[in-house]
Amino acid sequence: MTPKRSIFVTSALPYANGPIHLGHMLEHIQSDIFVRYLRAKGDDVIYVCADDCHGTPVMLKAAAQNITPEQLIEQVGIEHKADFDGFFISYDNYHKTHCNENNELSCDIYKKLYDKGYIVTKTISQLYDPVKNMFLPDRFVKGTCPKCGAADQYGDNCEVCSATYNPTDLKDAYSTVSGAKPILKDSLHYFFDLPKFNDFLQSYIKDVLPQEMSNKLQEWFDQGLKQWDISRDAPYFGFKIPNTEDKYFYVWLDAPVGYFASLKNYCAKHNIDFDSYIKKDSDKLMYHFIGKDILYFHSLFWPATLKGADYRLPNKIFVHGYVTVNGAKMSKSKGTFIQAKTYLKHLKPECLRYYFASKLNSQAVDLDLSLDDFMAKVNSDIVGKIVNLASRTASFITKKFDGILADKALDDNMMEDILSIKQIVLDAYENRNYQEVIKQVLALADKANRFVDNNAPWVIAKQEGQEQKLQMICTQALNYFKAIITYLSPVLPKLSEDSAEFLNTELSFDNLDKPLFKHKINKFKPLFARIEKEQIEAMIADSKQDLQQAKAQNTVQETKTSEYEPLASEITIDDFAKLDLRVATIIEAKQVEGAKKLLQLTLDLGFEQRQVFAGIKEAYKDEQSLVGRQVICVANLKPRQMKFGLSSGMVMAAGPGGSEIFLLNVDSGAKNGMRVH
RNA sequence: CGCGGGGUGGAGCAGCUCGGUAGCUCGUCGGGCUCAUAACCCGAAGGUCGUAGGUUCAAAUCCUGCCCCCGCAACCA
Repeated sequence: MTPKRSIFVTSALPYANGPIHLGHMLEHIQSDIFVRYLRAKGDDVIYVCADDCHGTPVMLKAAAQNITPEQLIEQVGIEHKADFDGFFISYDNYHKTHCNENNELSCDIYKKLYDKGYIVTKTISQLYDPVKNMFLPDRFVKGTCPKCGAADQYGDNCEVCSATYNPTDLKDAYSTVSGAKPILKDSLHYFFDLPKFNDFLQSYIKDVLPQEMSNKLQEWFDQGLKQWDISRDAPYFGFKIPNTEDKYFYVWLDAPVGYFASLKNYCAKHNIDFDSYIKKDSDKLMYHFIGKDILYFHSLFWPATLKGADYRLPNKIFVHGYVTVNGAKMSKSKGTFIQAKTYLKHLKPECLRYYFASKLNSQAVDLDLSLDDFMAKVNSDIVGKIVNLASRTASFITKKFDGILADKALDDNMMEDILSIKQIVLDAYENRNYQEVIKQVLALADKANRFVDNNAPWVIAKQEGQEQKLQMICTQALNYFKAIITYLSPVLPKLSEDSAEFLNTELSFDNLDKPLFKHKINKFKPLFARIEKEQIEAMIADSKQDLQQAKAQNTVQETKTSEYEPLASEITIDDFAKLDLRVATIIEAKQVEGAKKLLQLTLDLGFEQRQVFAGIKEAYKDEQSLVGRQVICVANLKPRQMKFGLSSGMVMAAGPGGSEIFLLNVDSGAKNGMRVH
């Protein structure tokens, strides 16, 4: 055994502005598996995370909901914590960056940087919202792209032509907060003198990052590091910069300090020497798990501020890629933007833990959650191969041997089978190559199932005088099962707990070389349910709904005075092609007796005539005025039997209803039966 | 020529560091078994490893050009 290590592990802090989704879960599952492995192997680990609370978006979101930022982050914090608990993420402490510990630490770091001359001030000119009296971050300015003329583009780049520019270059710029035209205003800003750390960082990143990541960072060095703007003007939700009137720390200055704050909070509760973890020459290890999107914050700004303020530095930064679903970016309209809580409503957390593990290696490549593959893999591996091993042999032990295992296995090589992969598995965990772990363990499961098949206990069970052999076969199979579950315990904590109860023993890496003989086990109960297709479909449907709700909410927030209907979810061109719209002339219009809203129309589509009941009576009191008029008809709508007759199609009109209905016109010249494209 | 990553049988991936008969899971087809949550076991079909060239006795693996996909680009988070 390697000597015990003290390790401080973090996951990136989720922003307190929105819900946790499956993209976040990749990181938290990845780090949790690592931490569970470290603990299982006997290392001393402190594993923390926190909500990242500060910044303009949080401030504005709270304002839109008519609550204080503190209330918002409190509420979001509870939701985030629940999501992580739901996935068995075993944080020792989950804190928030808006806390005293963080304020003190951030100010301390700042003061040290200031005293050493690493802080400089400059007056800069920035877009300002004259209505809301606030400076506008890029993402809150929209306008027309100066290059291609596309409307409604964000302040930093154009999504249509992908040009990059400054927000001041936008034409017809407006503030998305108030709609006002932004003005330019000067303000004094505080900068961290990052270029002074150029040489240090260049060599430092080679130690903490894999090569492809430090290659990626090279572009910043090539361009030349710039001084980093760490201040924001009031109003801003954050910590006030010491010795200033109305300047606040930019959220990314205090966000990573939140790792320390959460640790400090934990140490205080558990009587641990916090300083020993963060002092310059600390012998404790510090590992960060992050996504590749925030690489430069963690490997440039963060180490430089720590170095400048004489704190310890991260030893390793583990970077992962993004989650895609069914081969594409998570999409709200496709229902593949799946929130953690939506997933948990329909599926077990361990399915995702297992699936992610089976595809994770130490490289920062994107990981595709292919839902068909997900279901196949979980069902086949966990249920079909692993749990099945216990399921197919336990009943013999229970029924014929009173739950007692034999005093030895059938084959002498069982322990060799089990232990031969031990070092490989442990090394794979250590290198966060979980893919390899799964591969090794599955090979063992295959071997075990083959063993059962070759020895056919169900045949032996029927033979007189073969009881001992039967018992040994099942004992061996169950010991394979025990080893497999033990190896997977960092990935599947709940299954491992349940299995331990079934086997009536403790599962630990240390017990791997201690087979269960002459041991009483409990009655087998199904340990893991298969994923059914319906569960996945329900989850997708639910995710689409989440989107609509969120969208409705946002619409209300952003345009309070607006009367516009919320935008329907996005469709593809194929979806649109399903609609068959035709030009038609109303050749007859009649009142419908007993109907409040309906008019009976006869339409000429050129190639045929149709009867349509349209709910436009209130808006067109004089129905005869409609006769002879050309309209657009939805021609391939399934005919609907109504109280007053069959309606074969729909006439298109705008407006909310009642007397506010406006039929669509066609320019003159259109012939009946023409399709609208 | 902005930077980084990727392109391997129908799907998802491994192999590439250190060239040497192309591998795994799912799916498909055929067979076996009936202990097990339609699960397990055996066998088969299916790939000129994005593309063009180069190095080599030998290239998925090394080198060069090109094509395609994804991501990133510090006063957004």
